[in-house]
Amino acid sequence: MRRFRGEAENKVDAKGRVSIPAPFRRVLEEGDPDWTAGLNPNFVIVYGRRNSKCLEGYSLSSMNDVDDLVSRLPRYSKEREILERLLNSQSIYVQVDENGRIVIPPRIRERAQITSKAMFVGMGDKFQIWEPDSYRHDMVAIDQRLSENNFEDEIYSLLDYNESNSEKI
Amino acid sequence: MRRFRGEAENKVDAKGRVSIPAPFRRVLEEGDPDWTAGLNPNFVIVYGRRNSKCLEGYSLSSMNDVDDLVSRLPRYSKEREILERLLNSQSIYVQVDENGRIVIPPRIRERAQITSKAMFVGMGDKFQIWEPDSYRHDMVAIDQRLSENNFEDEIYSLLDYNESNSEKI
DNA sequence: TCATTTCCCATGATACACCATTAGTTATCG
DNA sequence: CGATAACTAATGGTGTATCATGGGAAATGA
Repeated sequence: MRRFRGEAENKVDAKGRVSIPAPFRRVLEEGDPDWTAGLNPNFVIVYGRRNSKCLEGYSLSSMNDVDDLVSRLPRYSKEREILERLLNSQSIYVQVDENGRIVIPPRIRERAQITSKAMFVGMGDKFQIWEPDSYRHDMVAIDQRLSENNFEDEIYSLLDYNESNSEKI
Repeated sequence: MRRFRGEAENKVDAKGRVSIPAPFRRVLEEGDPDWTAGLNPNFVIVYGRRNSKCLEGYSLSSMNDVDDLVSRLPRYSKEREILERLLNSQSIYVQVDENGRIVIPPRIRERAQITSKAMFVGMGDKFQIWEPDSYRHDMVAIDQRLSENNFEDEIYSLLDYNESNSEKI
């Protein structure tokens, strides 16, 4: 399964329309079971994450994967109910139009404080939509963490460590 | 699995096109699950490493290996989130064209300060793309380190150490 | 009705597919 | 065995499809 990769900063017009970056569309198409050549893919935007100011886009198939994970939690457990709430009530089904654009409703745009520009960020099985400056701040924070006492080397070496010691989580 | 070996300095034209060295293409083909004779391989370029000024090319299968390693880190851990960000947002899916070339987008070329030439450097399961002068500087720096109090011998002796002590290197 | 949303068409820039050339290497054949 | 043909690799150039974006007409709905 292809992954969402890369960054793209696109304009949001007065009607709330934004182009989905073409490479992301390819991934969405692949993840939409109903999609065939000539059609436009549909997908899901989740806006429920509280501690990061961005929206998250899931292809239909990867949204299914997440739903499956949730359904493995005990029925009626507090955790499951909250996740169900965040993932289901705080999300919308989105249709890509003929020109590769979507419309983000005002209420949801406000969530991420998106006004005139949107930064699309690949995250593998999902992508994020940020207000560009917020994203850059977030990225600077990551850079700073990485530059602190060889944190980058440390992080990369975690890979080797885990390679030999743990199973897949 | 065949490995990326050797160096090659190729021209980058005004449109950002560069030839992938033919031997590297052979490795990329082998690492692309969808590739068959007659087709051109696809792969991934990662530009997220902070403390080295080069781009890194991964075959699809070795990129998968890296993704798998990351997914063994605890979900939502700081380390994992940072790695996911670096590996996914700071990377692009690349398609080799009929003539064995790729296009490196301007933004990414700037990362490595590549203008008119690119140095391809084999690194086993991945390869690096350098601005040729930067690469030569890096190589000189390595030579100097190696000449300091038998560092070279020390380094090679690490191999013996690991051979006897760990399972996987 | 008036505002908002949805659909359709237009456009400039860019990216991509396609064709051409050169040089070096290997293969073929008289 | 030497000459030439066939191939592959790297590189240059060109036309066309695609992408991101803007604007307006039709449809919707409060």
